Amino acid sequence: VLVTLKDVARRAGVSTATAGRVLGGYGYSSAESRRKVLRAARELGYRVDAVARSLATGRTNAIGLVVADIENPFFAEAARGVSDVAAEHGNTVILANTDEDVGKEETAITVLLEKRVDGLIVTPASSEHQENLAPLLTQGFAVVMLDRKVEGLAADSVLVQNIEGARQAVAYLINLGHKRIGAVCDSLQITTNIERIAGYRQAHAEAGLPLDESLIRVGGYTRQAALEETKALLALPCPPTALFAANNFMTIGALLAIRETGRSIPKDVALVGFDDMDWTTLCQPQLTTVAQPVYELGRVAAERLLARIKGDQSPPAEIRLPVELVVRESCGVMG
Amino acid sequence: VLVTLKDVARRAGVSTATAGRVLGGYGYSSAESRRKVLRAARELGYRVDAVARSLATGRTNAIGLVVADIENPFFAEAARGVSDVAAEHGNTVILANTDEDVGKEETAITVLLEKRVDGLIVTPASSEHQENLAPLLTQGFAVVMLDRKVEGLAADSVLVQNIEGARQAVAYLINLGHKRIGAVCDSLQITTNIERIAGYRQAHAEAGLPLDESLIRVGGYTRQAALEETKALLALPCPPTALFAANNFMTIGALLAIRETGRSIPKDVALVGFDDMDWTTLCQPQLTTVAQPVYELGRVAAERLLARIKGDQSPPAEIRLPVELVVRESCGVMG
DNA sequence: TTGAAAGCGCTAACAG
DNA sequence: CTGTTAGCGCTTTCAA
Repeated sequence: VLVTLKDVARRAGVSTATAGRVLGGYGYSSAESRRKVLRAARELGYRVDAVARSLATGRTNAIGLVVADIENPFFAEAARGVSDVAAEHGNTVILANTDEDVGKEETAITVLLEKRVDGLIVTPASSEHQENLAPLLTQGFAVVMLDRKVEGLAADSVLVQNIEGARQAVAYLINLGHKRIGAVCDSLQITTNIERIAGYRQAHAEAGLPLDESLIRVGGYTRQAALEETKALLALPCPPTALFAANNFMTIGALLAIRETGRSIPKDVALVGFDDMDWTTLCQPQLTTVAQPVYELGRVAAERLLARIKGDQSPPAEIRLPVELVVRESCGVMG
Repeated sequence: VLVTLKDVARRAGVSTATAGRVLGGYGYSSAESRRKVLRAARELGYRVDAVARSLATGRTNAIGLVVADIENPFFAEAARGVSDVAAEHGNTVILANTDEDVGKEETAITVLLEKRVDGLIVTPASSEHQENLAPLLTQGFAVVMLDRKVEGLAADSVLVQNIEGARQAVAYLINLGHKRIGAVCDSLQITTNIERIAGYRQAHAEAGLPLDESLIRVGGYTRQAALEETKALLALPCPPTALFAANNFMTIGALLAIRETGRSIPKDVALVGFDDMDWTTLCQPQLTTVAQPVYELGRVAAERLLARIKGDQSPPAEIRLPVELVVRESCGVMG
């Protein structure tokens, strides 16, 4: 069933080397042989075997994309950015999910390396566990971190301005007069959470507002966990009057908890979420959120990776994309 | 940098064949050589080269997944199902987006075939254009259609009960007393739309309710297009009192149009959407929708594909997964 | 500009 | 159970 270069060469009456040169687009070839080879290839229905080519060249033109969960709209959008850039450059992307599990992450990376991807874009499950990636980097293998970074790892990372975004969101709440602002986030192993909570603290400090540590709730990375943490917050003797949700899953959980406890937004509690999804304008009241350029995050990461693969030797960069506080209705009448 | 089987064999004092047998897990090997080889491999940091293995075996253990747009939560969820099954079976998935464009679909398929994927899961952009896939199928290549099918193509397809779901939804609306029910869908090149509109018609027929063709609006596959079609519907001299949106993007567009025209749900217009997303319970009023087992759709498609790859020769099957009308608040007080 | 030939790293007969 | 020996299909010197 499969037509090889040799078949094409024979039919075209040239050597496989020549056939390879025209079909592979490398080296020299005369117009004459080009015509003959192309014709033979067409007639035979030839299709290069990228596997064989990869074995010969040492490149696969494939990049590995390791995310927590492609079902999370955040990762889906970032993946689209990665995928588009990859496709534009004739690269293909192999997808892997980790569910924020370091073990699965390791497995995924191993598989991808065995497949000999040219580089890796990773959303690390832990900011500390660098055993998986460090050896690769010292070998000069191309890796870029997406959305999060790993402390002390000499890799490019493409992130957003988490501290600044959280700071703005919380400052906004403080300016509205809130004194007790709850924060719901998932694992503090993840740099986005660390930074967003840092921004939350910074806003308090700047306003001279004392911070009650019990208002910071750290849970799992599911909507359900966020729901429970938020409920715990609302059940406090002196509950918060405003909530900051550190990502889109946390926002959903918070929303559910607020509803389940019979409260209403913004009358009983104000809410601002990090990460703007398209449904945030569909709900009532419309949500005030910190919007981030997610698609762009994916694009930039992929561009960085391809540059590295191409040989870019510049020192590892930390790229920060801007975020924007989008004021809508969930903290009281329009901002 | 890269350690090969030969290196391991030399260090272990055996032939590359033996080293390959233990590391590759095929053929026979004594406990003795197994120990030596494993040890040598560990010491050297050996990692199989899947590219070389694929060239030798003719299998890549990779499947291609071609969807319209991974950013659409529907495809993201299905992709997760595919990805999970693939991972469970030691397979990897290469992702490609088509944006519902037949040309891009063709390009994507070509690239995946060159990469020598073992099989393809495709969400076809057109129910008619079968030039891309038909030749593959006659060659015995494994292909399964996800969510949609292509007329006359002898491939497995994993779909949901579109007609039945739409019929139920519209019948529900009719029972509520609605006489003029608008329908918003995207391209009728896509079988899901064809079938859902068929269900819409069927419900009318069964109820003996005359159907006004001008109430069926077909637009592009974006939220924006849906918004415009819905607005056109609402601007009719005698506008519909209820709306059926054929998929999640259409639902968003409809929602936006309803709001932009200053109407309210369900007072001015009732709405039921096809495909239940998690935000549908977050909005006010909560949306009544036809829920489909999206993750399962992906899983089943992947299982079917792997079975084919493994050699299953049974005649092409059309698998229909059940849907369920979830009544909430967007058609009036709770069902 | 072309062809011959040597790999890329692994698997798969086939003897032994 | 192990080693030898061919490849898998392509790219890449190296001469011509």
